[in-house]
Amino acid sequence: MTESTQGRPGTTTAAVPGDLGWHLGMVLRGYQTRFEAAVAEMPAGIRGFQVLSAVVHKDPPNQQALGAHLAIDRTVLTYLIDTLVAAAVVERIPDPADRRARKIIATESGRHTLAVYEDRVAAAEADLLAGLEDDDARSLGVLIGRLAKNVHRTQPGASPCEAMDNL
Amino acid sequence: MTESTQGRPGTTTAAVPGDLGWHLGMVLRGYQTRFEAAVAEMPAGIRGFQVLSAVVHKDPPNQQALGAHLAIDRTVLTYLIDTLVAAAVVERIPDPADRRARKIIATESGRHTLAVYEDRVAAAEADLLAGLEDDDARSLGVLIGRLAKNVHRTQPGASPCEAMDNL
DNA sequence: TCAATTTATGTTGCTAGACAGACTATATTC
DNA sequence: GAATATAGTCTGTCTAGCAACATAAATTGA
Repeated sequence: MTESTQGRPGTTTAAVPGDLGWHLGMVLRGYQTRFEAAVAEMPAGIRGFQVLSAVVHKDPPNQQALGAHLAIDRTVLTYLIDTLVAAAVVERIPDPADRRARKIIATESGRHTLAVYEDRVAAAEADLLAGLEDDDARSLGVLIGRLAKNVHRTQPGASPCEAMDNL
Repeated sequence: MTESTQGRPGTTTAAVPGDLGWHLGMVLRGYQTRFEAAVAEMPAGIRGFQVLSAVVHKDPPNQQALGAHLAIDRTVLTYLIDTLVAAAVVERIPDPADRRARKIIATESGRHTLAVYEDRVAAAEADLLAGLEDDDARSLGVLIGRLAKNVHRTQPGASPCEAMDNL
């Protein structure tokens, strides 16, 4: 990789304000394209995968926590989960302790589905990072993760699941 | 939140496929929130700023190039530029060499406006990165920039996200 | 030169998705 | 037990983006 970006001491900060936004947008776009292709056949696509993944790995106690974690509006989450329930990858089960709430759990089939798509998603992520050296890709992942957790902590709409943040 | 750690002992990279997407989404969300606040009074908001900034710094020869650079659909670009023209920050001038094309140039007022908002945007970006050490923030900027250029090179213009907010 | 094709931009209308607000059911608090 | 808060759902509205069409101008090719 050439040092076309920066490398000279005097110009190490962003040359133009707003570039960070452009960079983020581009990277996200690249990610989205690859991700979309990877989970195209999954019910509800990207978001379906994200919900299923969060359900399995984060085990949120109710829909509100799930929505807060993924920053998905609760009204959106409703029909998103409807789709996943129809595809039999998750179930809504009433919380016995609080009958207002419903817990979303993955079915056996759902766990299997997730495993399949996780491989594809991992490949998509590797493909996105393919242009970087391994070390660089690793540090980028670490730094983005740190930043993301900062944002998630300080951002409104992420209240009730802070316990899940520290993974 | 127990299962996410169990499968891959000693892993150094992202534990769960899909995490990169979550991280990117979070960071973009944080950026967007700050950016939105910073350019709230600017005509056409975030995109208005991005267009104006690209016009001044990239000097694209026509709308198509401008749209491709920002990954904004040309039909969207039309009314986006309409707004900016109405606010007198840019002008459409016909390209004398190709009268189909129009070149977008910033007015004096537009350049001044841009200068004002660039300061705010720079502050917003600094605020987003405030949680990281200076060195880390710098490397993150460099790495994201490299990755973004990779993506931009391999992906001919398509649809944006802003979504940003969405993912 | 003139018709066919391509390119640059603008316009219209459709659709999906996001969000606000109303509504139901349950919990909590005083 | 009345008032208030919370979880989830439903409904309506609004917007962004896209496809499809329109227009004008450049290019190509006979």
